[in-house]
Formats: sequence, structure tokens, C-alpha cells
Amino acid sequence: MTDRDVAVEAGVSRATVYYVLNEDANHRIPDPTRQRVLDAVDKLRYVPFGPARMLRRGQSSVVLLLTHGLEHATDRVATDLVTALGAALESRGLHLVWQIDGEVGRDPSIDLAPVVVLSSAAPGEPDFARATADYPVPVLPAFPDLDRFTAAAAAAQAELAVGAGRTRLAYAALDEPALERSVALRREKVSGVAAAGRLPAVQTLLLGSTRDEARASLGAFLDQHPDVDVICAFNDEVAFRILAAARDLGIEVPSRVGVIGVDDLPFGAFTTPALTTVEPDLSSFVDAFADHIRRVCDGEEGEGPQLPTSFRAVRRGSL
Amino acid sequence: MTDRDVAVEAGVSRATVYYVLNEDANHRIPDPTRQRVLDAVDKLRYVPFGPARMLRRGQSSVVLLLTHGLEHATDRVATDLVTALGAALESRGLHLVWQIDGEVGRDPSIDLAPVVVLSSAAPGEPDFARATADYPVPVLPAFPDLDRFTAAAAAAQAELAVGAGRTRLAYAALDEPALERSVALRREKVSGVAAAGRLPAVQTLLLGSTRDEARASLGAFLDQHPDVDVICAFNDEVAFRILAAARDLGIEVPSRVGVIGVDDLPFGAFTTPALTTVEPDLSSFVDAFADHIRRVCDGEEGEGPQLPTSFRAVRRGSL
DNA sequence: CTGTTAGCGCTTTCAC
DNA sequence: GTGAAAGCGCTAACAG
Repeated sequence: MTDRDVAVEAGVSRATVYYVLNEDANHRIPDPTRQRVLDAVDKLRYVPFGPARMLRRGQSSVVLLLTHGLEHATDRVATDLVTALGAALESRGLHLVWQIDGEVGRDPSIDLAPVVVLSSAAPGEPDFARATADYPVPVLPAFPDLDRFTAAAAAAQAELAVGAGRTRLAYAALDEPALERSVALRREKVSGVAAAGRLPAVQTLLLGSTRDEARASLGAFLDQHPDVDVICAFNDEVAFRILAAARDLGIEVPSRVGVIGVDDLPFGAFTTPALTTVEPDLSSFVDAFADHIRRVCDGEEGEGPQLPTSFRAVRRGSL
Repeated sequence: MTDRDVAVEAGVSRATVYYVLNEDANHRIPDPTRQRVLDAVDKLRYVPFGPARMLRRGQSSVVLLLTHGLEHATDRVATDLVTALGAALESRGLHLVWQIDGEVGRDPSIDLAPVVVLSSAAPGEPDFARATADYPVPVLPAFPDLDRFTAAAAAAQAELAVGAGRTRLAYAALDEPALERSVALRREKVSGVAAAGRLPAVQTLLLGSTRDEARASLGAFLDQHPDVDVICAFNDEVAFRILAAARDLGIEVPSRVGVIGVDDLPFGAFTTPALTTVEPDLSSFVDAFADHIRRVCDGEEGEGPQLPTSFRAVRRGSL
């Protein structure tokens, strides 16, 4: 179905079809003609063909989000953000689509012709550079200043711990090389808060991946650092593993040691003890980010917003 | 950057550029010319413009996955499936992109021009019909015969329970109207297995959403049905909530009552007791599904594969 | 072996 | 108020 078909069906020219459909201000079409066109559109179920439109316009309304894998998908915070961003962009005439940026698909999916690309990688990382090379359009970080954001989460955890009267802080993460830099950064932040409160140095606990390994890691860690009285975990999942390990070891939470997560995943209310955690407020960021993306699409320059640094404490039983 | 620019830069015609780039078999281009073209492409960082290509071809290489929300994203099974499907389609020259099919965005995202649409809804559901109406291309269910699949999971749970010597089965799910049909279906399947083993009727437990409500629901249920000795949960998350409720009530798992989940989410190893669950094998389905999608793109008719019905039991402490 | 040319469907300027 | 025509960038049939 093309505009031609509609024109024939309605007995008018192709231009007239366009005037009716796009409500062209320079052309007032008499109602009977107008109606014939609209009827024809309905009857033929005509939908303009996107590629032709994009070719004419020179650009599309598609915003492409590239994430390395779906690890971000199972992260509740990221999915909330993506969902909210999609809605916010929609109301600005843009369409958010999501694609996995795998090793396999080295084809930059030319057919997509996005007007702007959002990369889950940070500027400077290989995936970000690759996106910049592959797409002849602006590439923005999907999670701007993620490091600052996660560091702020760590600081919020530490402040929560100190505020609760804990004095010997530890930081815990999974023992994965890929996470190393991020862990160092967050731990640094926790150390900063500890130092500001004249507390001793912050120790790092790297947790094994199986339950047995997790138990062994935690046991050894607490033997070596017996005065640690609170553990700030990388996220709620790590916190959950620590709770499991503590239970296996007969270590009491929160009396012997407190545990604090990040994200406020739904399961946090169902652990034993229930998980204390911190959670960001993303709503104002999302709108600002959508505005920024809109501006970038319009060719404007300028800095975009960064992820927020304020976190809300969710106090439950584990601290 | 257009092919014109490349042609000028290389000092050849536009057609020659095309012959070089697409390695046209009917035209052997001498190496020096060839090299000049390739150099020009590199120098100008030329990338063909997708929309023009699609317009010419009449169709794109984009497969659009529409999901109602991101509830599927936090479902590990679904994300595994999407990831694997994306890779499988990539190797067949197709590109999978994902878009949220929200109420907000009533614009059928015309710019996307997919060659086929995958809907998370099942044929017959409103979202599926909407996709069919909005897109002038074939629409397939993204999770073909999901009901059969989930029913098979329920059957696997029941068989696992019976195999372990349990005789009074219950089925548990969250108390949400949207899930009602699916819950009924799965419960039916559990009932079938029970009946086949000449066991008493299967009771249904609808769990409240907060922890307190969950405890109350479970307590009341077990008071009313004191001989129930195993609970098959809708999924691992529901199973986890049941474990929490049981702990709060001082009900011993698995001695007093066993608990079985579905999905084998990573946290299952870290609950107390660790969660027994069942898990599907999706690998062969993914390849078959990708083949089918490829065929549909090529205009062929025919039935596609269905989600598998065989599940692997993961035995841990909760049964 | 290389170049010219027509046309995909949509939009818009210009002429009637 | 309506229509004719050109052109976006890419591709492919056809001519040279």
C-alpha cells in the first residue's frame, strides 16, 4: 500500500493525500475530499513506509540503546530507567529501541539508522568507541557518569552505617576481574566516609561465587578482621549472598555484623533478616535526560544531565 | 557521506563503487580501481544509508521484539532466550531489536520498518492484535505456546514432588488478577499429575504481596489444609517468598512441607534451605525459532517450533 | 569492465 | 484547491 493507492482510491492526487494526512497549513482541503482520503486510508489500511520517509527527511526518530549484554536487563534499576526513558522519549516524538551489542553481531545494523545512539559503556571504553565508529550519529553514554552514581551509592551506604553507630566498615563484592575498577571506586568512597568519621581503614571482602565459597570467604574474612561490624555490599544480590553465608556460619545479622545492599530489589523484603539497602531517585534525571537527547537530535550541543547522587535509605532488619 | 562522495573521491562512477562494495559477481573490477574505492570509503568513513537501502530493497533486516513491559526482562529465562535469539538471528542476517509496547507510545514507530514482529503476547490477546494492526508485516508470538511451556513446567514440578514421595500437592502463586488464567492452567496440570498418581485434589494458595501478607496467607492455608506436604510455586520468586513466610511461621522446610520453584534463578542456591527448582532447555528451540523467523522473512508459510516441554530438575534443600 | 539511468515511496515546491 | 514533478541515497538492468 502506497500513497499512490490511496490517491487512486480517493480519486485525488498523491499531493492531496499528503495535505490531508499531514494537515498541511498551506492547503485547506474541502471536507468531502478530505473524508474520501481518510476513508481510503482506512479501507486500504495504509501506513506510510518508514524508510521512504526517513530517506526524505534524512533522519529517523529512532534512539538506539546498545547494551553489552543483558546483565543490565536483570538489574532492576537499569530496567526501571530504560522503561521510564522510553516513555519520556515517546512523548518527545522519539522511539527507544534496545539492541544487544554482542561480539557476534559485528554488523552495525545499518538498517536501523538511529538519530542518536545510547551506549551502556562509558566514554573511553572500547564498546563506546566502537559505537562511535559504527554509527555516523552522536553517541551518548546511556548511564552518564555511572561511576559517580555508584560511588554515591557507596557513600550513602557508609553514611547509613555510621549513622547507625557502626564503626568498623567493610566493603564486599564478587571476586570478578571485570568488576575490579568499579569495586575499587566504591570502596574508596566508603573509606572516605570512614576517614571523615575518624574510623579505621575499610577492609575489602571478595566473595566466592558458589554458596560454599561464599561461606568460606566470609568466614576467613571475619576471622581476620574480627572487629568489622558492618558490611556494605556491592548490590542487593551480593548482600543476599552474604546473608546466606552468615547464616551458614552461624553469624548473627545484624547483631554481630550489619549488612547493607544497593538497589532495593523486591526480594529484599523477603530475606531473613530483611535487607537494609539504599535506592536512587531517578525520576527527575529521566526527564532531563530525555530533554537532552531531544536537543542532541536537533543538532544542539551542550552537556547532558548526570545520574543523581542522592539515595534514599530503606531500613529493614539487616542493619 | 553518500556513494557519490566516494565515487568522486575515488574518481569512478557510483555504479563502480557499488560493484566493489557488494562484490558483484557480474563485474570484475581491476585491483587498482578497487583499492582506490576502498581507500575512499575508509577515508570518508562512508557507511551506506540504511533507509535508502531499505527503500530500494522494499524491506529491512530488522526483527522487532515487542514486550508489554520489562517484566519479561527481569525474568532470567526470557532474557536468556532473547540474548540467544539475537545471536542466532544475527548469524542469519537479521537484527533483533527490542521495544517496550507501552500504553503511552501509541505510535507504531513507523520508522522501524521491521520485516517481522515478535510479540510477547499470545495470538488472540489484545496486544498481539494491536501489533498485527499496526505493522503491515507478519507478527509472530515471541514465546510460541507459552501456555504449553509453563504447563509443562508445572507438570515437571509435580512429578518431582511425587517422585520424592510427597502425596498432598499444593500450587502457589501471587494473588494478581492478571495471572489468573496462567495460574489456573498450571494448577490444572499439577492436578493432572496428582490424579494420575491417585493422590487427593490439589489446593491453591494465593500469596499476598508483602511479607506480612505472605505469612498470613501461608499460615491460613496450612491451617486449613494441614496435610499438604509440598508446594509447587509459580516461579522461583514465589518460592522464595514462601520460604520466607515459612521461616516467619516456624514451619520447617522441607520436613513439614517441601517447596519447588521454576526457572533456576541464581539466587536459588543462596536461600535457606536452598531452593529445589526445574529449568527448561531452550538451546534447540532457539535455533529452530531463528530458522523459522528467517523463513517467514523470505515469505514462506508454515508452522514454527514451540517452546520445549522438557524440564530439568535442580534438586537442592527445599525438597 | 565501466557508466548511465530509472525508480523504490514520501515530501514539498511550484505551477495551474 | 489541486496536481505535476523533482529529489533524498541506493541498487540493478542495460548500454557502451
